[in-house]
Amino acid sequence: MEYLSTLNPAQRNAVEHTEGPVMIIAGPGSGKTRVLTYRIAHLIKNGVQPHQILALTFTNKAAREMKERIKAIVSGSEASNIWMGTFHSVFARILRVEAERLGYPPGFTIYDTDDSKSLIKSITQGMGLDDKIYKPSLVYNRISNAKNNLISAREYLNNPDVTFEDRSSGKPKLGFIYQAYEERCFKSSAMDFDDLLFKTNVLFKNNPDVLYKYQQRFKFILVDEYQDTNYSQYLIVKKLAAMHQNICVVGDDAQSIYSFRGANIQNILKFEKDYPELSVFKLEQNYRSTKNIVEAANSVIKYNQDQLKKSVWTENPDGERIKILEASTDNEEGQLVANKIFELRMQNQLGNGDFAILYRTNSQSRTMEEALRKRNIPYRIYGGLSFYKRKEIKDIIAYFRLSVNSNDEEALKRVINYPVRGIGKTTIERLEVLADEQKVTLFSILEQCNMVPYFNAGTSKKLTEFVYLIKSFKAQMNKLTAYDLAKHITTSSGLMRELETDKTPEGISKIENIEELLNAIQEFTDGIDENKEEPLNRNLEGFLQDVALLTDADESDKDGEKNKVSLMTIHAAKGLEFPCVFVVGVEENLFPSQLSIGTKEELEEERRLFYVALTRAEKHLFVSYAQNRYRYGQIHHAEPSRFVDEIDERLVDKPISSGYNNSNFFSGGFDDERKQNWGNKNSQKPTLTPTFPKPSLPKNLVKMDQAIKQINSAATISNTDNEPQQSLSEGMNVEHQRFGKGKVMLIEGNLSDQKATINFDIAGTKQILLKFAKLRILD
DNA sequence: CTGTCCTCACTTTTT
DNA sequence: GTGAGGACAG
Repeated sequence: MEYLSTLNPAQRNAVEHTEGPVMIIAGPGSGKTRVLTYRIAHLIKNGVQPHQILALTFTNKAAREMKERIKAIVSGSEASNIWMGTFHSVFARILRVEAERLGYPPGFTIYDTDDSKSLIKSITQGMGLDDKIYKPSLVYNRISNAKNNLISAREYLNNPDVTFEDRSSGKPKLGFIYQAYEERCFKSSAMDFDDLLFKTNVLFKNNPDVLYKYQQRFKFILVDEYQDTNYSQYLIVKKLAAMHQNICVVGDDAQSIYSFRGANIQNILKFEKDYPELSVFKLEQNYRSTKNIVEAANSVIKYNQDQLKKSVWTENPDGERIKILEASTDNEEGQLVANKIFELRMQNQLGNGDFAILYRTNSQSRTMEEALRKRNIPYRIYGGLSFYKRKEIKDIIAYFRLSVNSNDEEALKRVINYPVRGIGKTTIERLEVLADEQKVTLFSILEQCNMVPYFNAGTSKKLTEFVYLIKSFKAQMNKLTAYDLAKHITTSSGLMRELETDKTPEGISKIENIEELLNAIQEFTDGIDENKEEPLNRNLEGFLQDVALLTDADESDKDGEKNKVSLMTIHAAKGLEFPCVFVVGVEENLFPSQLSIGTKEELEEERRLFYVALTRAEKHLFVSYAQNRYRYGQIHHAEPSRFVDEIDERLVDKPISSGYNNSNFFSGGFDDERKQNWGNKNSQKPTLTPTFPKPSLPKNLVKMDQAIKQINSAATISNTDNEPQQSLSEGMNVEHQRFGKGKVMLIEGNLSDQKATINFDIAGTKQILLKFAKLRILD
C-alpha cells in the first residue's frame, strides 16, 4: 500500500475509512481529487469489485481526470469498470436500460437547452401567448426549477403556492406550458437534462424492484462537489445509498457557487441529519497557495455565517502580499493587468500559461482582450461556444438524431429545410397543426403526406423526398459503422455541399469543424477512446448517446494552447489553479453583482465566489477595480467592492494605480464629481490609502507608464482600434489563430471588406477577410 | 423564402 | 456597445 504513504494524516484517514457514511470537507488546494481517487483505488485494492463502485461528478472533465489517475494505481481494465461519470451520463445510461418502465424507447433523444427553449417557444406560440411575457428562457428556468425539486407538471398545477406565485407575477399559464412541454417531450421520445435526474427519481419511486437492483449493485457510492447537488440529485444518492450506507461525499461548502442552477448548499450543511453515524474528515492543509493568499481568502470567507467550521492553513512560505490595482477606467484596468503580466513574465520567468484573468461576467473579457492584444500577449478565452453548440455541428447532429429517433421534433424542424429544399414556414406550420389534430408525431404526418390532400403536388413531393432521405439513413443504422453512416449523411443530406459554397473564413472553419466531428466519430468507431466502457454499440446511435452529454471537445490540450494567458469567469475557474491570478472588476454592483445583493444568501454566495477566485492563485494574486466602467454603452461610476475591504489589510499592498489618474483623461463635466468621490473614498477607506509615501516607479515602469499614456491618448482621441491588421502590408509574416504562420501575398478591397491572400506554412494559401481574422504580425 | 434593418435586453451556466 | 431575433420589404 505504498500509495498511502504519500498522504497526510487527514487525507489518509479519509481514504482508509471506507465503511459507512463519510463526509470529506476539502478546502481549496487540499488534495481533494487525490483523496477521492486514492479512496477508490484503495477500495479496489481491498477486494471491492470495480462495478460495485459508483462515483458521481459534475463535469466530464472531472470524471475523466479521476479515471486517469485511478488507472495509474490499479489496472486500466479495473478502472474502466467503475461506474464513474457525471450525474447526467450515469443516469442516462441507467435510464436507457430501464426506459421501457417509463414508456420511453431506449434510444430516446436528450434535448439540450436550445432544443428545450425552441420547444417552449413553439408551445407558447401555439397557445397564443406573448413570448415577451413568457420568455422561453424564463419558462425554461421555471420548469427546470420545478423538475430539480421533483415537482411534475401535474403537481405544479395542483400546488396552490406555485400557481399563486405565477398568477401574481402575471404568468398564470406557466403550469399549462409545463404540462404541454412534458407531453411534447414524451411524444418526441426526448428527455431534457433535468429529466435525466427527474425521471431517474420517478423510475426508482415507481419501480421498487429497479431501485433494489441498483441499491444492491452499488455497494460504494462517492459524490464529488457535493455542495453543488440539487434536491433531485440529493434524493437519488440518498435512495441508492440506503441499503449499504457506504456513501462518501466530498465537497467544500465555501465553494458552493451554483445555487442559481438549483444547487442547494443545505445538502452538505445538513448532511449529518440523514446519517447520524457520519464520520467527517476535514482536509484543511492547502498545498496550492502562499500563506498570504490562504489567509486573505480565510479573512474574506469568515464574513459568511452559513458555513461548516474549518480552518484552512498552509506550510507554504508567506509569499507576496495581495496587490490591489486601481484604475480609473475599465480600459485602463485592462492595460494595468496586461502590463503587470508583461512585467512579471520578465521578472519571475513565468510563461503566459501561468497567468489567469478572472472576472464576474463574460462581457468583461473584451477590455482585457484588447489590452492583451495591444501588448501582443497571447490569450485564450474559456467558456465560449463549445464545439457541440456550434450551428454546423448541431445541424449535422440533428440529422443523426432524426435518423435514430424520428419522433425527435426539434431535430426534424431544424433540418427539414436545411439545406433549403423549399419546405417553408407555412408548410411546417400546417404539418404541426395536422400532427396536433391527429395526435401523432410530425414525422408520421410526413410519412403519409402524399396521401393527404392538404398539400399540393410540389410540396408533397418535396416532403416525400425528405422522408425517404431520412428513412434511407435509418435503414443503414445497423449496417454501416457510425463513421461510414455519418460521412454518408453529411454528403447526401446536402449539408456539405451547402457549406462548400461558402468560401469565407467562417465557412472554411465550419467545414473543418464538421471534419473534426467526423474524426471524433471515427475514433468512436475504432474504439480509440479508452474512456468508453463496454463498447455496446458502435453504430451512430451509440455515438449519439455519448455526444448529447458532452460539452467540451477537450480543446485545452490541443495545439500550443497551453502557453496563453487564460481568461474566464470565476465560475469557469473553479477547480483550476494558476501561479498568477488577476481578479478584475471587483466593484460594487458588479462583484457582488447588483442582482445578488438582495438577500443574505445571495450575498454570501457572491462572497464564496470571491473566495473561489482568490484561492485559484498559487503565488501572485492581484485584485483590481476601475473607478469608471462602461456598461451598456454608458460610463458609470464604480466603487471598489466591499470584498476588497474584507481582505485582512495586513495582507494587502496599497493600491497600485497607473499614476496618471489626474491627467485630463476625462474632459467632461463629471470631473469634479469624480474627484470628490475619490476624496470621500480615501477618507472612508483607510485600508486603501497609501500610508507611506509612494515609492517612485522603477525606471522600466516609468517608461511603460508613458507608453500606456500614449496608447491611451491615441485611443481616446481617435477612438479607433489600434488593430494590428491596419498596418498589415504585403510581404509581412503573420500568425493566424487557426492556420498558423504564413506570409501575406496580396491585400485587396477596402476598409471593412479588406481581404488578404496569405500563404500559410502548413495550411496552404487562404483568402482571409481582415475584419474577422485574428492575425498577429510577426515582423 | 431571403436579406436587411431595427429594436431590445443585458450574471454566473458543470449537464 | 453588442449581438440576437423579429418585422418587413423585395
